[in-house]
Amino acid sequence: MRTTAFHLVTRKETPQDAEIISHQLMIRSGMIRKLGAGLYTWAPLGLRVLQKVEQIIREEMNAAGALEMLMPAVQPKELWEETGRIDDFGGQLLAIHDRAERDYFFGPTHEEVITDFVRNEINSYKQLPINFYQIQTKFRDEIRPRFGVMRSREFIMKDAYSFHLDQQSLEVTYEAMKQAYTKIINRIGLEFRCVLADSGAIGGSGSQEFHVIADSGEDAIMYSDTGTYAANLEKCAAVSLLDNRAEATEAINKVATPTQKTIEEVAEFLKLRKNQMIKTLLVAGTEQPVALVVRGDHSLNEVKAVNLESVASPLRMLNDEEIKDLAGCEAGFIGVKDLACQIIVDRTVANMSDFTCGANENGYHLSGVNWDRDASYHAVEDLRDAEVGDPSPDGTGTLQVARGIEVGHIFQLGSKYSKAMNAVILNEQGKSQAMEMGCYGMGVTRMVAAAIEQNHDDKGIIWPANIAPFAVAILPMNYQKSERVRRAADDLYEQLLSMGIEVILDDRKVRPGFMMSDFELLGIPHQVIIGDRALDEGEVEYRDRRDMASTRVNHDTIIQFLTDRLQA
RNA sequence: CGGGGUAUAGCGCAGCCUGGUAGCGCAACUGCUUUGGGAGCAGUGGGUCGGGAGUUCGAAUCUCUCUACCCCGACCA
Repeated sequence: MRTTAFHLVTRKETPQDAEIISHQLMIRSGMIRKLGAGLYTWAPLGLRVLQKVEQIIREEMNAAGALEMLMPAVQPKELWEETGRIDDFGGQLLAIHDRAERDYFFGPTHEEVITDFVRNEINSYKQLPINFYQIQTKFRDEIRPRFGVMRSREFIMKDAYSFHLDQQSLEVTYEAMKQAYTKIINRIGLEFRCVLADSGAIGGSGSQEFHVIADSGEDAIMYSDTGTYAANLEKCAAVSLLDNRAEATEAINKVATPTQKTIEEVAEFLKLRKNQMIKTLLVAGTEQPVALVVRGDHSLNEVKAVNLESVASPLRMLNDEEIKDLAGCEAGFIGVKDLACQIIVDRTVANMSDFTCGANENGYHLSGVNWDRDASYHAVEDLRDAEVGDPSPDGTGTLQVARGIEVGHIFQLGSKYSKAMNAVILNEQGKSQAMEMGCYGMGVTRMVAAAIEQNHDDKGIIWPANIAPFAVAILPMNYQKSERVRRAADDLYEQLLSMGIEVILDDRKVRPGFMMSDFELLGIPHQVIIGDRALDEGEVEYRDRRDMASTRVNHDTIIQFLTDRLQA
């Protein structure tokens, strides 16, 4: 490709509304342009990268035995009524209708469509297992789209769905997908971790996420410093920090805390450490309100809370009036003694003694409170966020934290959708049974942004070799005027082209500094600078984008030099 | 959804308070010079001032309204 025949529009200035580096560099390099909130056009430059990522995904999915297909982006509402997921997805669903006022959603995911396809196509266990996938545009009306294509509303996703006779077969494919994902991200060239995850609105039993490690990641990844345990903070098990409950040593005592409502304020006022206190959170339940209790210095884990049977989904804290009705006080003075609702305590809280909590009376807290003697709970659950320094749940090592960008998520769905939609087959015994399902998502557009987050410097993008829009850039100095520079550049260009190497020749009439800065921004891995100065000595200059190291190479051997580099 | 903010040329912004010929930088285009690190000089093109309504002799500027976009928040107990 010659730059004069390409669409190359770079910007020197950082766009005002781009916060993270990948977004800034994608705009500056001209890969993407914004159309509206969470909507982006992929310019030819960006599309080249996107298609490389797609191709790697395609090859590895095919190699793992999955079959590519393409489903409609627009889905009839009736399908979603069959599985009852409209409420689960809520406002994220983009509802549309046609001229006859029929209702549709622009698909945020395709479990319903594939299950409908399969229930009509597959009738026998002999056709199983089977794994279908597509690479397709989805739309999720995110509460707050941000960070460019990292969290956009319209995005491209590879989604695969597998169907099985039994759980054992599902596990085989799940493991194969896990291996395929590992190969894909390795080929793209990114550092990542596979972690335990919550399955959220998709549902099912087991699931794992693939996270590209980057400081700008929106998820917190907890991992053992010496073991193999790794989990999303949402999912990471939090162990009890107290092995057993100490004997009560204090008498219960009502203390005045006239204006102190927060844990912070009460601890300061009563000269207590926050870990000697508990906080009682009142949330809406599936039937009655529920009290969730965590230690004063801990945070409630909303995902864990919402996964409790008695807690309503989505999680909703009671409002002031409901709190008054239930506890008889304002938020800030709620405690566990004589609280008339179901009380679920965190594992650590269950082993606390001589603690302080609200008195269920405005202006007062209770100190020296002890379980059994003064108050009781109905259940012990894991309710809190795990924290750095906690013992790892698998018993090996201590938890550490890293930020991650979720680029893949694999699920063992079981029969949630097949049962809801009556996707059944006849088994070997001739009996009808619901199929077991797995589903495997990968964010294609997000992967591109994640690659930049992990591969850039102050000059611009540094593409990993396998997804670079071009492998080699030829940068001629004074191409317009110097006949021999032009000839050397054109010759090299033609030769590389004929060898099937993706090469871009900058034949624009621009100054050298401008040209070099542009290609540093674009991040083309291998750059050949051709100028009269080096040609005088029969040489050209090679520059590696990653380390910016320059090498003078004999003009006659540059092809060999480049092919060696490209294979390295 | 709650709160805050912004909207003027492709991009970044000034002008608005105090109404009176729409500006600056970058980018683009032309010419000359320059040619190994985002050049210089001269010139050129480009704006229904987000939309609508109102006040006024006159509105980018004042009033009302709508829309779009951005940021923060959605675990006080």
